[in-house]
Amino acid sequence: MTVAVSEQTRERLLSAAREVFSECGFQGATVREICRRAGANVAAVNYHFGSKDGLLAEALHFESLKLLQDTNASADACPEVRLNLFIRDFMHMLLDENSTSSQCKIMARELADPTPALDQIVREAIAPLHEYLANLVNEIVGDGMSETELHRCVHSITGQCLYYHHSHPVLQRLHPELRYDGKEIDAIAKHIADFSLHGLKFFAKSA
Amino acid sequence: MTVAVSEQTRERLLSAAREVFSECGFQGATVREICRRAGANVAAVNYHFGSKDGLLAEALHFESLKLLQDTNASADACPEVRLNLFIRDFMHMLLDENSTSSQCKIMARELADPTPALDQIVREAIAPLHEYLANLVNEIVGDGMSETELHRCVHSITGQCLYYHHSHPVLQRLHPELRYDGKEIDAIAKHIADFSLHGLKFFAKSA
Amino acid sequence: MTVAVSEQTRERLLSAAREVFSECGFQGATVREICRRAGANVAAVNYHFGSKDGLLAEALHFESLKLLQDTNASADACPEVRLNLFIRDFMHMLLDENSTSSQCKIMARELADPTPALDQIVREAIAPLHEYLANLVNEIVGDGMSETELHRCVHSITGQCLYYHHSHPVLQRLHPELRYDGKEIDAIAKHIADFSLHGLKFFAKSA
Amino acid sequence: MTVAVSEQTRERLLSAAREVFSECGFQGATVREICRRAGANVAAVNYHFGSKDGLLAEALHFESLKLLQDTNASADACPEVRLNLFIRDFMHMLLDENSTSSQCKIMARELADPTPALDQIVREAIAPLHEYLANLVNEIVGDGMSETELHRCVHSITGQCLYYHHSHPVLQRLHPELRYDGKEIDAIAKHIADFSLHGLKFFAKSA
DNA sequence: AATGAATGAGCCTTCATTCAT
DNA sequence: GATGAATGAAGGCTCATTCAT
Repeated sequence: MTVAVSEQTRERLLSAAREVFSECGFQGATVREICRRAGANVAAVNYHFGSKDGLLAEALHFESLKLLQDTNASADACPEVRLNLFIRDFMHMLLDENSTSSQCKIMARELADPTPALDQIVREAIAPLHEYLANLVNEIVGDGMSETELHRCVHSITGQCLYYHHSHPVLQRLHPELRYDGKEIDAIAKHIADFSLHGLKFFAKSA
Repeated sequence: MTVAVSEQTRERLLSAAREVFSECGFQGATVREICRRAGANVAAVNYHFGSKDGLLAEALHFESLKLLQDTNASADACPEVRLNLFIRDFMHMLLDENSTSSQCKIMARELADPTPALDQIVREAIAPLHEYLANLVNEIVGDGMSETELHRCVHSITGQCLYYHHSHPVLQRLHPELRYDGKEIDAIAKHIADFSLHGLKFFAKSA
Repeated sequence: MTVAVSEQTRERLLSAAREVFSECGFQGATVREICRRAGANVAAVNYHFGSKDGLLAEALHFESLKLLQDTNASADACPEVRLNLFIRDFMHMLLDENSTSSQCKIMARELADPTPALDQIVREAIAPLHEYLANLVNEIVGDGMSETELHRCVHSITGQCLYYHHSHPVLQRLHPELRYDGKEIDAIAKHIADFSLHGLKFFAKSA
Repeated sequence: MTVAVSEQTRERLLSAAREVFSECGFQGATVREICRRAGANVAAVNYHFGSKDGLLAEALHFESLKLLQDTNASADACPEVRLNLFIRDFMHMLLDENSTSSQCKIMARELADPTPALDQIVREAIAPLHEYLANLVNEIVGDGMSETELHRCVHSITGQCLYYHHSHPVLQRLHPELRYDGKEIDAIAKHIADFSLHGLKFFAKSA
C-alpha cells in the first residue's frame, strides 16, 4: 500500500502542527516553525491546507478520540473503576511530556485559548468526551439528577483534570519540587478520582 | 481631591489594558487597540509604562487582593461557611461580566498563557490565594494531611472554579442555554462548594 | 552561467546597502531606503540577511581585499615604489566617486562610527592591510625599529590617507576649488608618499 | 554678577550637549539623554534652542579655540618647537578622556560625521586651526611652496592626529595593549611631530 | 506538484517635537 | 517662564500569504 509523497508531507505537516499548536497555542505558533519541523517548504501549509486556519481545522480533526477507545476497553468494569481509569488515562495524555498523542493537549489548549476552529473541536472531540463522562456520572449517582446538575458534576471533574495541565507554569512556581513523572501523574489521577467520587456522593444522596 | 492629568490617562490605559488583555491574551492584545480604547496616542503606553511588558506588569499589580479582603470579613464564621463565601465571591469576580474588577479574569488569562509577568502575579496574587485556601482546607479536614495532599485539595477546588471561566467559550457551545447571570453564578458556586466539601471528607476520614 | 533569481536581489540589496551605508553611516541608513534603491520589498532585507546588522556584516564581508591583490602584483619592485603604488591605489579606491567598489568607503565609515560588525571588519580587512603596510615600512626603515614605533609609522601613513576621505565635506568647505579627479588623486597620493618616505627617514636614521 | 536661573539651565544644557554629541555623534545623541544629564526637562531643549539642530549650532559655537590660545602662549619659540607643542596639546585634548574640554572631540566628530552645522564649525573652529598650522608650516618650510602643497602638508599633520582619535575603536582591536594615558599621548605626539618635521623637509628642499 | 523568493500589513518601540497648564 | 504630558512619524522586524517558476 504505497502512499503518495504529497500525502507524506501532509501527514508530517499535521503532526508538526499538532506539536507546535499544543506547545505555543494557535497565535503563538508560526507557519515557519511548523514547516521547519515537518521538513517542508514555507509555502507547503498554504499549498496543502489553504491557510493557517485550514491547517488548524485539519490538525484538530481526530478520526476518533483515542482516549475513549482506550477507556471503552474496560466497559464491563463498574463505573467507579471506569472513572478511575478514565481520569488516569486522561491525565497521562494531558501531562506526560513523552506522550506521542497530542490530542488531549491540543484540546486543552483550545479550551483556554479558543480559535476559529472551536465549533468543530467542541463537536468532534469535547462533546463526546463530555457525554462519556456524563453517562459515567449518571451510572454512579443514579438517575435522580437534573441535567444541569449532571453537567456541573462533569465540569467539576474536567476542571480538576485540566487545571494541572493549563496551570502547569503556575504550579511549577508555586511548588518548585513538582515533577510530572509517571508516578506523580498516577497519584494526581488517584486524588482527583477520590475527591470526585466523594463529591458525587452528595448528589447521589440528595437524589 | 484633585487627580493629576497624567494620572487619569494612566488609569484609562490600565483599565483598557486589563480589558484587552483579558479578552485577547497578552500576545493577542495590541498596544494600538489598548490606546484606542483609552483614547490615547500609540506612544502613550511606552511613555507611561516603558513597554507593553511594563504595562502588563502594572495591570497585574494589585494593591492587595480585594477578594481576600472581602472574604476575610467573615473570619469568625466556621470554615465550611467561609469556603462557601470564598467560592461565591471568587466565581462572581471570575464570571460576572459587569464586574468592574477584571483582576481575576486577567489573572486567569495569565494562567493559560504565561508571560514574563507570571512570576510577579504568582507571588502577589496567586500564592496568597492558594495559602488562604490551604488554611481553610486544613481547618476543614484537620491536621492529619500531608502537604502534598493539602495542595492537591486546593487544586481541586481552584480547578473547578477556573474551569467555568477559561472554558466559557466551550461551555457556551456545549450548553447554549447557559448564561452567567447572578443566580446562575450563585448556583454554580454552591455546586462547587458542595462537591468540594464532600470531596474533602474523603481526606478527613482517611486522616 | 546563470544566476538564481534570489542571487540577483541579494546582490542588488548588498549594492544598495553599501551605497547607503557609506553615505549615511549605519545608524543613519534605513532599511526602507536600501530596499527602495534595490527595488525590493521592506521585508527583503530580513528575508535575505536576517536583520539590518546581518546585512551590514554581509556588506562588509570581502572575499579578499582587492586592494592588496592589486599591489601585490608589483611585488618585485623596491619597497619605496611599492609604497607609492599602494598609496595611489588606496587613495583611488577611497576617493574616486566612480569607483564601483565602495569597499574602502564603507570601511572608512566604519572607522568613524563603529558598529557591531567592527570586529569582523578589523579582522578581515583592516588587520591584513595594516600588516601589509607594516612589512613595507620595515623593509624601508630596516629592522632596528620597535614594534610600537613601527605601528605608529603605519598609523601616520594610514591617517593621512583616510583624512582625505572622511574629512571630504570639511575640505570642500575649506578649499572650494578642490575636486577629486584622477589627476588630483594622483597628486595627493604622491604627496602622502613623499611626505611619508621622508618622515620614515627619521626612524631609519635613529635605528 | 548674578546669573538668571534660565541662564544656568542653558549652560548646563550646552555642556551636556557637547558631552553627548562628542560621545555619540549628532544622530546618536538623543534630546532626552542630554536633558537628563543637564537635569532639565525634556522640553527644555526646544524651549531654549528651538530644536535639536539649534542646540547643536549653539553647542558648536566656541568663543575662541582654547587650543590656539594655549599654543599662542609660546609664540616666541622657534616654529619646530611650536609645532611640537601644538601637536602635544591637540592630542591631549583629543585623546585624554578626562579632558574637560570637549571642543576638539566634538570637532573631530563633526569631521567624520557632518551635520547641518558643518559650515559654521568649519568657519569658526577648523579654518582658524588650519590657518595657524599653515603659518607654522610656512615658517618651517620657507616661502617657496605652492598654496596647494602647503594645504597638503597641513592635512598630513592633521590627518595623523585625528586618526588616533576617530579610529580609536579600531586601534583598540588591532593593538589591545594600547592605552591612552598621559605618557602614551606624549609619545604619540612626539612621534607625529618627528615624522612630520622630517616629512616637511622634503618640501623645504624642493622649494 | 511543489518550492524558494518576495510581499505588505501590522507589530512594538523610539524620537524630536508640541501642547496645556 | 518652564514643565510634565502627549503626539505622530518613522524605525526595525515578524508573519501569513502569494507569486513565478
